Amino acid sequence: MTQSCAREQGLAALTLREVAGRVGIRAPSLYSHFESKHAIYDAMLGESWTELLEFTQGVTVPDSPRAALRLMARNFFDFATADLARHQLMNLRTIPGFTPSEASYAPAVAALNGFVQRLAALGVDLSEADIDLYTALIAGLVDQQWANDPGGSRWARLLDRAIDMYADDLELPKED
Amino acid sequence: MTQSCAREQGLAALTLREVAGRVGIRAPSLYSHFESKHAIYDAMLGESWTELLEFTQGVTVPDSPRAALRLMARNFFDFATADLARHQLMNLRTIPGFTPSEASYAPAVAALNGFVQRLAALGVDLSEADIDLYTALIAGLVDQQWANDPGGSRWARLLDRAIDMYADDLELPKED
DNA sequence: GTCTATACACCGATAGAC
DNA sequence: GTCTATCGGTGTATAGAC
Repeated sequence: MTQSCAREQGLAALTLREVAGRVGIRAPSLYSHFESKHAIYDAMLGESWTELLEFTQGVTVPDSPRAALRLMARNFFDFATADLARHQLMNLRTIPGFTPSEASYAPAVAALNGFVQRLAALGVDLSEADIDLYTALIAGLVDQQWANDPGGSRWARLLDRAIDMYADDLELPKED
Repeated sequence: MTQSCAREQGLAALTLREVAGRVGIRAPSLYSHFESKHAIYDAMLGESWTELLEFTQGVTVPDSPRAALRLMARNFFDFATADLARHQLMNLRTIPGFTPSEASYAPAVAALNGFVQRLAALGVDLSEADIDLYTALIAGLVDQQWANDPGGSRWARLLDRAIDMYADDLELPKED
Protein backbone atom coordinates (compact mmCIF):
# COMPACT_ATOMS: atom_id res chain seq x y z
CA MET A 1 0.00 0.00 0.00
CA THR A 2 0.99 3.61 -0.58
CA GLN A 3 3.88 2.34 -2.67
CA SER A 4 6.24 4.85 -4.11
CA CYS A 5 4.56 6.20 -7.21
CA ALA A 6 6.93 9.03 -7.87
CA ARG A 7 10.00 6.83 -7.81
CA GLU A 8 11.30 8.40 -10.97
CA GLN A 9 10.64 12.12 -10.63
CA GLY A 10 10.74 12.67 -6.91
CA LEU A 11 8.21 13.47 -4.25
CA ALA A 12 6.94 16.68 -5.79
CA ALA A 13 5.64 14.77 -8.81
CA LEU A 14 3.29 12.65 -6.74
CA THR A 15 -0.41 13.38 -7.31
CA LEU A 16 -3.37 11.93 -5.48
CA ARG A 17 -5.12 11.04 -8.72
CA GLU A 18 -2.13 8.96 -9.79
CA VAL A 19 -1.86 7.24 -6.43
CA ALA A 20 -5.54 6.45 -6.56
CA GLY A 21 -5.30 5.26 -10.16
CA ARG A 22 -2.64 2.71 -9.30
CA VAL A 23 -4.78 1.29 -6.53
CA GLY A 24 -7.71 1.20 -8.90
CA ILE A 25 -9.93 3.81 -7.25
CA ARG A 26 -10.77 7.47 -7.76
CA ALA A 27 -8.87 10.22 -6.04
CA PRO A 28 -11.50 11.30 -3.49
CA SER A 29 -11.77 7.70 -2.26
CA LEU A 30 -8.32 8.09 -0.81
CA TYR A 31 -9.89 10.28 1.86
CA SER A 32 -11.65 7.22 3.24
CA HIS A 33 -8.22 5.85 4.11
CA PHE A 34 -6.15 8.99 4.73
CA GLU A 35 -6.99 12.34 6.18
CA SER A 36 -4.90 14.30 3.72
CA LYS A 37 -1.99 14.09 1.34
CA HIS A 38 0.35 14.69 4.24
CA ALA A 39 -1.10 11.60 5.93
CA ILE A 40 -0.14 9.60 2.84
CA TYR A 41 3.37 10.99 3.05
CA ASP A 42 3.39 10.06 6.69
CA ALA A 43 2.37 6.48 5.97
CA MET A 44 5.02 6.21 3.26
CA LEU A 45 7.62 7.53 5.67
CA GLY A 46 6.71 5.00 8.32
CA GLU A 47 6.74 2.13 5.82
CA SER A 48 10.12 3.19 4.43
CA TRP A 49 11.85 3.30 7.79
CA THR A 50 10.16 0.07 8.82
CA GLU A 51 11.40 -1.58 5.64
CA LEU A 52 14.96 -0.41 6.31
CA LEU A 53 14.70 -1.41 9.95
CA GLU A 54 13.56 -4.94 9.12
CA PHE A 55 16.23 -5.29 6.47
CA THR A 56 19.04 -4.22 8.76
CA GLN A 57 17.77 -6.47 11.54
CA GLY A 58 18.17 -9.43 9.24
CA VAL A 59 21.78 -8.62 8.45
CA THR A 60 24.66 -10.04 10.48
CA VAL A 61 27.53 -7.59 10.70
CA PRO A 62 31.24 -8.43 10.91
CA ASP A 63 33.04 -8.47 14.25
CA SER A 64 35.43 -5.73 13.25
CA PRO A 65 34.06 -2.25 14.01
CA ARG A 66 35.43 -0.81 10.80
CA ALA A 67 34.02 -3.59 8.67
CA ALA A 68 30.69 -3.35 10.48
CA LEU A 69 30.60 0.40 9.89
CA ARG A 70 31.38 -0.11 6.22
CA LEU A 71 28.64 -2.68 5.76
CA MET A 72 25.94 -0.73 7.55
CA ALA A 73 26.84 2.46 5.71
CA ARG A 74 26.73 0.64 2.39
CA ASN A 75 23.33 -0.81 3.18
CA PHE A 76 21.91 2.59 4.05
CA PHE A 77 23.51 4.22 1.03
CA ASP A 78 22.12 1.62 -1.35
CA PHE A 79 18.69 1.89 0.23
CA ALA A 80 18.68 5.68 -0.05
CA THR A 81 19.96 5.80 -3.62
CA ALA A 82 17.47 3.23 -4.87
CA ASP A 83 14.40 5.46 -4.59
CA LEU A 84 14.46 9.25 -4.89
CA ALA A 85 11.05 9.98 -3.42
CA ARG A 86 11.76 7.72 -0.48
CA HIS A 87 15.08 9.42 0.14
CA GLN A 88 13.51 12.87 0.01
CA LEU A 89 10.92 11.72 2.51
CA MET A 90 13.31 9.98 4.89
CA ASN A 91 16.29 12.30 4.85
CA LEU A 92 15.18 15.66 3.53
CA ARG A 93 12.36 18.09 4.20
CA THR A 94 11.10 18.61 0.69
CA ILE A 95 7.42 19.13 1.50
CA PRO A 96 6.68 22.63 2.84
CA GLY A 97 4.43 22.07 5.82
CA PHE A 98 5.01 18.40 6.48
CA THR A 99 6.27 17.09 9.82
CA PRO A 100 6.23 13.35 10.51
CA SER A 101 3.94 11.93 13.18
CA GLU A 102 5.44 10.24 16.20
CA ALA A 103 4.21 6.87 15.00
CA SER A 104 5.98 7.21 11.68
CA TYR A 105 9.09 8.61 13.28
CA ALA A 106 9.40 5.70 15.69
CA PRO A 107 10.90 3.18 13.25
CA ALA A 108 13.42 5.82 12.17
CA VAL A 109 14.57 6.16 15.76
CA ALA A 110 14.59 2.38 16.10
CA ALA A 111 16.75 2.01 13.00
CA LEU A 112 19.28 4.51 14.28
CA ASN A 113 19.24 2.89 17.71
CA GLY A 114 19.91 -0.46 16.10
CA PHE A 115 22.93 1.01 14.38
CA VAL A 116 24.27 2.44 17.62
CA GLN A 117 23.68 -0.75 19.60
CA ARG A 118 25.38 -2.96 17.06
CA LEU A 119 28.47 -0.80 17.33
CA ALA A 120 28.20 -0.79 21.12
CA ALA A 121 28.19 -4.57 21.00
CA LEU A 122 31.54 -4.35 19.24
CA GLY A 123 32.89 -2.07 21.94
CA VAL A 124 32.33 1.22 20.14
CA ASP A 125 30.38 3.79 22.13
CA LEU A 126 29.19 6.69 20.02
CA SER A 127 28.39 10.09 21.48
CA GLU A 128 25.51 12.15 20.12
CA ALA A 129 27.99 14.23 18.18
CA ASP A 130 29.55 11.07 16.73
CA ILE A 131 26.15 9.91 15.53
CA ASP A 132 25.28 13.29 14.05
CA LEU A 133 28.56 13.39 12.17
CA TYR A 134 27.94 9.90 10.82
CA THR A 135 24.44 10.67 9.56
CA ALA A 136 25.64 13.89 7.96
CA LEU A 137 28.50 12.08 6.24
CA ILE A 138 26.33 9.38 4.70
CA ALA A 139 23.45 11.73 3.91
CA GLY A 140 25.86 14.04 2.12
CA LEU A 141 27.18 11.26 -0.09
CA VAL A 142 23.63 10.18 -0.92
CA ASP A 143 22.56 13.73 -1.75
CA GLN A 144 25.50 14.41 -4.00
CA GLN A 145 24.94 11.09 -5.75
CA TRP A 146 21.32 12.01 -6.44
CA ALA A 147 21.97 15.64 -7.34
CA ASN A 148 25.01 15.34 -9.54
CA ASP A 149 25.26 11.77 -10.76
CA PRO A 150 21.88 10.03 -10.48
CA GLY A 151 22.12 6.40 -11.41
CA GLY A 152 25.92 6.56 -11.41
CA SER A 153 28.52 5.69 -8.81
CA ARG A 154 30.66 8.81 -8.48
CA TRP A 155 29.93 9.22 -4.76
CA ALA A 156 29.18 5.55 -4.13
CA ARG A 157 32.86 4.97 -4.85
CA LEU A 158 33.82 7.29 -2.01
CA LEU A 159 31.78 5.52 0.63
CA ASP A 160 34.48 3.19 1.97
CA ARG A 161 37.00 6.01 2.06
CA ALA A 162 34.54 8.21 3.90
CA ILE A 163 33.87 5.51 6.45
CA ASP A 164 37.57 4.95 6.96
CA MET A 165 38.07 8.66 7.44
CA TYR A 166 35.28 8.64 10.01
CA ALA A 167 36.69 5.56 11.76
CA ASP A 168 40.07 7.28 12.00
CA ASP A 169 38.36 10.24 13.62
CA LEU A 170 36.82 7.86 16.18
CA GLU A 171 40.29 6.35 16.64
CA LEU A 172 39.04 2.86 15.87
CA PRO A 173 41.77 0.22 15.50
CA LYS A 174 43.26 0.34 12.02
CA GLU A 175 43.39 -3.27 10.93
CA ASP A 176 40.57 -5.73 10.77
CA MET B 1 15.20 40.66 -9.16
CA THR B 2 13.88 37.14 -8.69
CA GLN B 3 14.63 37.42 -4.99
CA SER B 4 13.98 34.48 -2.81
CA CYS B 5 10.29 34.58 -2.05
CA ALA B 6 9.99 31.15 -0.51
CA ARG B 7 12.80 31.70 1.95
CA GLU B 8 10.75 30.28 4.77
CA GLN B 9 8.91 27.32 3.33
CA GLY B 10 11.27 26.10 0.66
CA LEU B 11 11.28 26.02 -3.10
CA ALA B 12 8.08 24.04 -3.50
CA ALA B 13 6.11 26.86 -1.87
CA LEU B 14 7.10 29.40 -4.50
CA THR B 15 4.23 30.51 -6.73
CA LEU B 16 4.31 32.73 -9.77
CA ARG B 17 1.47 34.86 -8.44
CA GLU B 18 3.44 35.61 -5.30
CA VAL B 19 6.63 36.40 -7.19
CA ALA B 20 4.65 38.72 -9.46
CA GLY B 21 2.90 40.30 -6.50
CA ARG B 22 6.17 41.27 -4.86
CA VAL B 23 7.37 42.94 -8.03
CA GLY B 24 4.03 44.70 -8.33
CA ILE B 25 2.71 43.06 -11.49
CA ARG B 26 0.29 40.28 -12.41
CA ALA B 27 1.42 36.69 -12.80
CA PRO B 28 1.14 36.40 -16.59
CA SER B 29 3.34 39.46 -17.01
CA LEU B 30 6.24 37.38 -15.72
CA TYR B 31 6.18 35.58 -19.04
CA SER B 32 7.43 38.74 -20.72
CA HIS B 33 10.65 38.32 -18.74
CA PHE B 34 10.93 34.56 -18.33
CA GLU B 35 9.96 31.69 -20.58
CA SER B 36 8.65 29.52 -17.77
CA LYS B 37 8.82 28.89 -14.05
CA HIS B 38 11.91 26.80 -14.63
CA ALA B 39 13.56 29.80 -16.26
CA ILE B 40 12.92 31.74 -13.04
CA TYR B 41 14.52 28.95 -11.04
CA ASP B 42 17.43 29.04 -13.44
CA ALA B 43 17.91 32.77 -12.97
CA MET B 44 17.73 32.37 -9.19
CA LEU B 45 20.32 29.61 -9.36
CA GLY B 46 22.70 31.72 -11.39
CA GLU B 47 22.29 34.69 -9.07
CA SER B 48 22.85 32.54 -5.98
CA TRP B 49 26.10 31.04 -7.17
CA THR B 50 27.25 34.42 -8.45
CA GLU B 51 26.52 35.93 -5.05
CA LEU B 52 28.52 33.22 -3.31
CA LEU B 53 31.32 33.51 -5.85
CA GLU B 54 31.63 37.26 -5.39
CA PHE B 55 31.52 36.92 -1.64
CA THR B 56 34.26 34.29 -1.50
CA GLN B 57 36.43 36.28 -3.91
CA GLY B 58 36.37 39.16 -1.46
CA VAL B 59 37.58 37.00 1.41
CA THR B 60 41.25 36.60 2.24
CA VAL B 61 41.99 33.14 3.58
CA PRO B 62 44.64 32.19 6.16
CA ASP B 63 48.00 30.80 5.06
CA SER B 64 47.48 27.53 6.89
CA PRO B 65 45.67 24.94 4.75
CA ARG B 66 43.63 23.68 7.69
CA ALA B 67 42.57 27.15 8.74
CA ALA B 68 41.79 28.06 5.13
CA LEU B 69 39.68 24.94 4.77
CA ARG B 70 37.83 25.74 7.97
CA LEU B 71 37.07 29.29 6.92
CA MET B 72 35.87 28.41 3.43
CA ALA B 73 33.74 25.57 4.72
CA ARG B 74 32.19 27.86 7.33
CA ASN B 75 31.40 30.47 4.70
CA PHE B 76 29.69 27.95 2.49
CA PHE B 77 27.83 26.40 5.38
CA ASP B 78 26.54 29.75 6.60
CA PHE B 79 25.51 30.72 3.09
CA ALA B 80 23.63 27.45 2.56
CA THR B 81 21.88 27.47 5.92
CA ALA B 82 20.72 31.07 5.59
CA ASP B 83 18.14 30.40 2.87
CA LEU B 84 16.32 27.10 2.41
CA ALA B 85 15.02 27.67 -1.10
CA ARG B 86 18.46 28.79 -2.25
CA HIS B 87 20.05 25.71 -0.74
CA GLN B 88 17.52 23.40 -2.37
CA LEU B 89 18.24 25.07 -5.69
CA MET B 90 22.03 25.09 -5.40
CA ASN B 91 22.71 21.75 -3.75
CA LEU B 92 19.67 19.54 -4.23
CA ARG B 93 17.41 18.52 -7.09
CA THR B 94 14.06 19.30 -5.57
CA ILE B 95 12.22 20.31 -8.74
CA PRO B 96 11.16 17.31 -10.86
CA GLY B 97 12.14 18.24 -14.40
CA PHE B 98 14.55 21.07 -13.76
CA THR B 99 18.14 21.03 -15.02
CA PRO B 100 20.23 24.20 -14.83
CA SER B 101 21.35 25.93 -18.01
CA GLU B 102 25.05 26.16 -18.79
CA ALA B 103 24.98 29.89 -18.17
CA SER B 104 23.60 29.46 -14.66
CA TYR B 105 25.89 26.56 -13.94
CA ALA B 106 29.03 28.49 -14.87
CA PRO B 107 29.31 30.53 -11.64
CA ALA B 108 28.89 27.29 -9.68
CA VAL B 109 31.87 25.80 -11.47
CA ALA B 110 33.77 29.04 -10.98
CA ALA B 111 33.07 29.02 -7.25
CA LEU B 112 34.32 25.46 -6.87
CA ASN B 113 37.36 26.25 -9.01
CA GLY B 114 38.11 29.21 -6.78
CA PHE B 115 38.04 26.92 -3.77
CA VAL B 116 40.40 24.44 -5.40
CA GLN B 117 42.81 27.11 -6.59
CA ARG B 118 43.04 28.80 -3.21
CA LEU B 119 44.09 25.49 -1.69
CA ALA B 120 46.50 24.87 -4.54
CA ALA B 121 48.10 28.22 -3.76
CA LEU B 122 48.72 26.90 -0.25
CA GLY B 123 50.36 23.77 -1.65
CA VAL B 124 47.35 21.48 -1.40
CA ASP B 125 46.45 19.72 -4.63
CA LEU B 126 43.03 18.10 -4.52
CA SER B 127 42.06 15.19 -6.75
CA GLU B 128 38.55 14.92 -8.15
CA ALA B 129 37.74 12.36 -5.48
CA ASP B 130 39.05 14.72 -2.79
CA ILE B 131 36.77 17.47 -4.07
CA ASP B 132 33.75 15.17 -4.27
CA LEU B 133 34.31 14.00 -0.73
CA TYR B 134 34.58 17.60 0.47
CA THR B 135 31.36 18.70 -1.20
CA ALA B 136 29.53 15.65 0.14
CA LEU B 137 30.80 16.30 3.63
CA ILE B 138 29.69 19.92 3.76
CA ALA B 139 26.44 19.29 1.89
CA GLY B 140 25.58 16.54 4.35
CA LEU B 141 26.06 18.82 7.34
CA VAL B 142 23.92 21.48 5.71
CA ASP B 143 21.16 19.02 4.87
CA GLN B 144 21.02 17.55 8.33
CA GLN B 145 20.97 21.04 9.82
CA TRP B 146 17.99 21.98 7.65
CA ALA B 147 16.16 18.67 8.03
CA ASN B 148 16.54 18.02 11.73
CA ASP B 149 17.43 21.27 13.43
CA PRO B 150 16.42 24.23 11.24
CA GLY B 151 17.53 27.49 12.77
CA GLY B 152 19.67 25.68 15.33
CA SER B 153 23.34 24.79 15.46
CA ARG B 154 23.42 21.04 16.10
CA TRP B 155 25.37 20.29 12.92
CA ALA B 156 26.99 23.70 12.65
CA ARG B 157 28.88 22.76 15.79
CA LEU B 158 30.36 19.75 14.01
CA LEU B 159 31.76 21.70 11.10
CA ASP B 160 35.27 22.28 12.46
CA ARG B 161 35.55 18.69 13.59
CA ALA B 162 34.42 17.48 10.18
CA ILE B 163 36.97 19.67 8.46
CA ASP B 164 39.71 18.43 10.74
CA MET B 165 38.68 14.86 10.01
CA TYR B 166 38.85 15.63 6.31
CA ALA B 167 42.21 17.36 6.64
CA ASP B 168 43.57 14.32 8.44
CA ASP B 169 42.39 12.16 5.58
CA LEU B 170 44.28 14.45 3.19
CA GLU B 171 47.28 14.18 5.54
CA LEU B 172 47.58 17.91 5.87
CA PRO B 173 50.07 19.11 8.52
CA LYS B 174 48.50 18.99 11.96
CA GLU B 175 49.39 22.29 13.54
CA ASP B 176 48.73 25.73 12.17
C1' DG C 1 -18.11 2.18 5.13
C1' DT C 2 -16.62 2.65 0.56
C1' DC C 3 -17.16 4.45 -3.46
C1' DT C 4 -18.64 8.07 -7.32
C1' DA C 5 -19.81 12.53 -8.83
C1' DT C 6 -19.18 17.08 -8.48
C1' DA C 7 -17.42 21.44 -6.87
C1' DC C 8 -13.93 24.79 -5.09
C1' DA C 9 -9.67 27.48 -4.90
C1' DC C 10 -5.31 27.51 -6.48
C1' DC C 11 -1.46 26.41 -9.63
C1' DG C 12 1.42 27.19 -14.23
C1' DA C 13 0.61 28.62 -18.73
C1' DT C 14 -1.57 30.84 -23.03
C1' DA C 15 -4.37 34.14 -26.00
C1' DG C 16 -5.51 38.52 -27.17
C1' DA C 17 -6.84 43.49 -26.15
C1' DC C 18 -4.79 47.95 -24.85
C1' DG D 1 4.90 45.26 -21.40
C1' DT D 2 1.12 44.72 -18.88
C1' DC D 3 -3.40 43.60 -18.47
C1' DT D 4 -7.91 40.42 -18.29
C1' DA D 5 -9.82 36.18 -19.29
C1' DT D 6 -9.35 31.54 -19.54
C1' DC D 7 -7.47 26.69 -19.92
C1' DG D 8 -6.29 22.13 -17.91
C1' DG D 9 -4.51 20.22 -13.77
C1' DT D 10 -3.90 19.88 -8.70
C1' DG D 11 -5.20 19.18 -3.58
C1' DT D 12 -9.15 19.20 -1.04
C1' DA D 13 -13.98 18.87 0.39
C1' DT D 14 -18.73 17.32 0.52
C1' DA D 15 -23.09 15.23 -0.90
C1' DG D 16 -25.17 11.13 -1.94
C1' DA D 17 -25.59 6.25 -4.26
C1' DC D 18 -24.86 1.37 -3.03
